[in-house]
Amino acid sequence: MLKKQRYEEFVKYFSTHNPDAQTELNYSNPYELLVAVILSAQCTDKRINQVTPRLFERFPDAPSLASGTVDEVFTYIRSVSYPNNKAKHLVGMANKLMEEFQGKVPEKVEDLIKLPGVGRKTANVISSVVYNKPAMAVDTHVFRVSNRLGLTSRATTPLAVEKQLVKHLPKETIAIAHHWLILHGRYICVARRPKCEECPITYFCKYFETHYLNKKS
DNA sequence: ATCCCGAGGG
DNA sequence: CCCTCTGGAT
Repeated sequence: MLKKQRYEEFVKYFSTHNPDAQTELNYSNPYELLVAVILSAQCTDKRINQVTPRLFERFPDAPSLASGTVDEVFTYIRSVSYPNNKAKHLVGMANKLMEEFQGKVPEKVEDLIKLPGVGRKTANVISSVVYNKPAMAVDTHVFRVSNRLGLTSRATTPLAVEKQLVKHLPKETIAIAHHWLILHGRYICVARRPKCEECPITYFCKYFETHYLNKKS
């Protein structure tokens, strides 16, 4: 199957079966989403959702977080991965929000990426989820699933995957396709032993094609 | 032992 | 490009 067909089948399937896909991180405003996404690096959303309620109660906005100490923030997030780094990032991020962005979460990726703890992936999440822009955040799931499905080929870096997906996906589907790929990767196309037996989209999957149909090639 | 919605620094 | 950060689930 040609790559163009894979994209068409991909969009057709998920726009039909999961037209309302969204993040599983709990949040109620852009500030909370930014904090949650920073925390989510190398950690499950489920665990992030366990620590954010108390964190948001103590630090409900950028001003309160900016005036907090790294040590106190740490006590709220000690059960997530890299709590020392993330506590430092969160306080630094909040301070920069206050100093350069009037305490508001900026809209542009080039501004978001200046914030401590915010890399390209997090910036793209905020850009697409909060501001509904056609940005593709490539995390471990998007990277793996795109390559397996055959939406990307010979993509060895997240940036390469991002560029190919943005180029080939219909513009209005880029933001939601991010969630389609993540949810599929989280529950079906898992890293270690992909559950091809219960996967509904093997009919256009390159990985299934090469690993299950003609194992010779 | 490997993976989870990575980022920063060398 | 590499390495480090480094908790919890499987």
